[in-house]
Amino acid sequence: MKKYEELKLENQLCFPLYACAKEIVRHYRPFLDEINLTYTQYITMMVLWSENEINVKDLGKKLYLDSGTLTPLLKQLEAKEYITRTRSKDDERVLDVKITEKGLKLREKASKIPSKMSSCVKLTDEEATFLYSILYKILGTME
Amino acid sequence: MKKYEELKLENQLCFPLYACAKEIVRHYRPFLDEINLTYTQYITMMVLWSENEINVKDLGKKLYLDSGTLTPLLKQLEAKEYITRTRSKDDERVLDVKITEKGLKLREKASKIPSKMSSCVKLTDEEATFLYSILYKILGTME
DNA sequence: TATAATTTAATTGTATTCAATTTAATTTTA
DNA sequence: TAAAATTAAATTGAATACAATTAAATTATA
Repeated sequence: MKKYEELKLENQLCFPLYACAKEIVRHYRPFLDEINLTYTQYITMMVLWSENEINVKDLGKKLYLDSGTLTPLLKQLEAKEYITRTRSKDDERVLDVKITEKGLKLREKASKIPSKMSSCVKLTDEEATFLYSILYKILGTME
Repeated sequence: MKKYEELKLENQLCFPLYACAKEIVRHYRPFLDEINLTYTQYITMMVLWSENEINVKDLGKKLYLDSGTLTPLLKQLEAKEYITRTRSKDDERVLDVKITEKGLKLREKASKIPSKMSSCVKLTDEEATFLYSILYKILGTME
């Protein structure tokens, strides 16, 4: 076998994954700008639109982010009045994040984004399904 | 159809892509620490191990990075003496990046990384091939 | 050829990301 | 129960990333 073949960019799996993720997030930007959210704020709001309330630890597990990323991000969302941050009564270490009325209203505007984005990434249903399952397989086996 | 279904985290394709890329890059870290490179520096060196010489614009196209990211990164690699940065004689706007002897030697150490990483992401050959092709399809259609 | 337009990197500013450490609260255990 | 260990979030510090702007060089065009 040729030497160093595995060190070539075109033989990497991680690189297109990394580039793809970045490119897609970049394509979200103009749509997210319209509702004045960054991508990370957007996926955080997604969780809250589904759950209404969650603590920082569980949120971090869902989003694969730690408190170093989430703390400043949640403070920004609090400043925009989309969420509240309160210490849990049961356990003062835990910070509960709750969605506000204003945060719930934002979903209305955000609801136009997924269809706008899907026109930008063109995959067949089969491809999308396969990609989805394989990505979660990787995430699952990498814990 | 249920309302807001498309806004749920579990119905996103971008999110697992984004999370997967981050997790894999995070898993590279201990291996890259051993040769004192960050992931972005690593993929930059990959290009230079193959090409020996490339200008910033072409490098940016290959890596999907702009000069705002590359300029400081290349200065760091220059400080480590893995590359040289010189203005092109033909066109002073262009900055040529060349690998040094020391940069070439680094490849020896780096050559152990791909096999270490592959044990960390367990996919069948078919899955890997399909994933690879689909990611490049996305990258290609999103220009 | 002089001016306008374009191109290439660099710079600036904001946000992201994570490792490592710190602080405070809670739980375990000796 | 007092001390030790653990846990959760915050903080710190370094690197990443990109949009927008700037500066300098080159090319196009009037």
